[in-house]
This record gives sequence, structure tokens and C-alpha cells, in this order.
Amino acid sequence: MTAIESLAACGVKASPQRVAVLDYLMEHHTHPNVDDIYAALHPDYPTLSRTTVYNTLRLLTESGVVQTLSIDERNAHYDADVTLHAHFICTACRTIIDIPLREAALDAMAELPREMQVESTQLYFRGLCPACKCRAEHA
Amino acid sequence: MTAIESLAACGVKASPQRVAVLDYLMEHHTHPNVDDIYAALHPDYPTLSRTTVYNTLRLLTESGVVQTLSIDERNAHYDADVTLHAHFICTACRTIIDIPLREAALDAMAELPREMQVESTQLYFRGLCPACKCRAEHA
DNA sequence: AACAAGTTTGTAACGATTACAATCACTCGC
DNA sequence: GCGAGTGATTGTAATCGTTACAAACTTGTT
Ligand SMILES: [Mn+2]
Ligand SMILES: [Mn+2]
Ligand SMILES: [Zn+2]
Ligand SMILES: [Zn+2]
Repeated sequence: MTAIESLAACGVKASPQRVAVLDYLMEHHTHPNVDDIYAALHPDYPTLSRTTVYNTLRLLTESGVVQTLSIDERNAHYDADVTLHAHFICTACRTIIDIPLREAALDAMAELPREMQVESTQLYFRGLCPACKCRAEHA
Repeated sequence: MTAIESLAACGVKASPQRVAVLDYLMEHHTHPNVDDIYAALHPDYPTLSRTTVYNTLRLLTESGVVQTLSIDERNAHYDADVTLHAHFICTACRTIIDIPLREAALDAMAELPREMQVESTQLYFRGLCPACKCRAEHA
């Protein structure tokens, strides 16, 4: 599924900027923040504005093509993978890592009252990544 | 367990302000934000500063007496219940509700690489609470 | 009383995000 | 092709939660 197809599939009008942002997210699984995306695209789109990156990411999130992660209290991070998976953030180097989930377990785990309508689920882990853990142990 | 005891138990020196903040959190399970806490305590502690509320909550979080929730992208919310449970936020009225978890299921659910050291886990749900869901259906 | 260490306070700075108004790009009827 | 209309983009200014900082205050000690 290409970026243009994804946009069409959920009724978002394509524009060079929107395609560029979504393309970037689909090709980089690094959970970038707005500045990462802006810095990466700016060389190729010299007139691109940070505001457009913000607006586009909001639009894509509302359309369900992208998810916004609130795992990092400093700023939002974005992910074009909207299938169920968890995230781990390293409190030392701030890297965000995907954690696969055993799908069935989620229902077994949470006792959600039937009358509430869940629209999204996010599972976050915080701690030290292997590299930073190792570095900490040698200090 | 009283607020003063909790502070002592994890080596945080007590002060009237710290006790007041922790007391408030232990008595109100509403997941308040900084302004909620400040507004609630200010009548009784007229010299209390917002900065002190911020500082205290950071200290309490670092000491493990309190957890900081990043479920609401607008601002941090705080919870004196640090036992494992999930949170649901209503995207309409912003209420945060506790969701009990079946403890054992967490390990079964996430495939965490053994080399990473998890320090905290947060499971967030977003959607419409019963009241707002009902209101939405009648509109 | 003088001092040291730690805490609180008020204000200023910071930084991420949003609001807004002007400009731009594209489509459609002429 | 041409101009109006619609929506997208841009740059700047404003907002707002949070943090930095330095001065004033507390508390305990000599
Ligand atoms: Mn991911
Ligand atoms: Mn809670
Ligand atoms: Zn790391
Ligand atoms: Zn609600």
C-alpha cells in the first residue's frame, strides 16, 4: 500500500506535502516527531512549513492512517503502523522501539465496562534500552 | 497508609506542601492535573506556589509514590495509586477512569526482549465514556 | 545569634503546539 | 483561456504547560 493509496482509501485529498509526510512515516519506522519529519523533508521541499507538518499529522491521525504517540512527555511522536503493537521508550536515549503484542491477550487483560466505546488503545513501556542499560552498568 | 508515612517510607522529607499535595492525591482518585491540585489547595495554603506543586509532583514521581499519566496530550495528570491498572480517557469530557487489569495477562501479552529493563508500564484507552456516548447517540 | 542545607516562592524563559490572516494552487463554469 | 471559488499552505504571532533561576524563607546545628 503506497502513501497515495492510503490517502485515497480514507478520503484525504492528496497534496505533495501530505504525500511526502505520509511517505516518510511509511518508510521510516523510527517514530519521528514533528521536527524530525520537517528536517528530513525540508531539503526536498524547501517551502514546506512546520505548520503544514503539524496540520497534516493531525489530519492523518483523525483519518486513522497514522497514530500519535504520547509516550514522550516532551513532544508527540508519529507512527504509520496502526496495527496493534506496544512501544518502549528508553528514558536515557529517547529511542522508541516497537513491541509486538499477542493480540488475544488484550481482551483477556482489561476489564472494560461494556458501556464505554474504546476508539484506541496504547500500551507504553519505559525503561532502559539494551545499549543504555549496558552503558549504565559499566559506570 | 497516610501521606506522611508514604513520604517517610521512600525517603522524601515531609513539608506541609508535600503532605498537602500527596494527601490530596490519596483522597481524590480523579487523576487531577497541576491546576486542579493547585486550585484545590490554594484556599487552605494561600502562599502555595504552582512551582511547588510541579516540583513536588516530579519528586513524588521520581520517588515512586505517585505516577504521572501522559494519557492527555494537553497536560500531565497524577495518580497516587501506583499498583498496576489501566486508564481510559473520554475524548469528549476528558474524564479519566481507572480500568482494573488481570495482572497475569500482562506478561502473556507483550513480547519484551529480555535485554531491556522495564521501569514502568502504562496502558491507555481512548474513547467515549458512557455518558458522552449516550449524549452522542441522541444527537 | 550566626550558619548551613534544603524548601518554597514569584517571575522569567522555554518550547511545543495552535490560531490566524495572507498567499497560493486547482477546479469549474463561462 | 479566464476569473471566481474552494481548499491547502505558509509565516508569524499567540498560547499554554512546564522548567529555570535567584531571592526569601525554614529548620536544625554550633
Ligand atoms: Mn510503532
Ligand atoms: Mn488511576
Ligand atoms: Zn537507550
Ligand atoms: Zn465523557
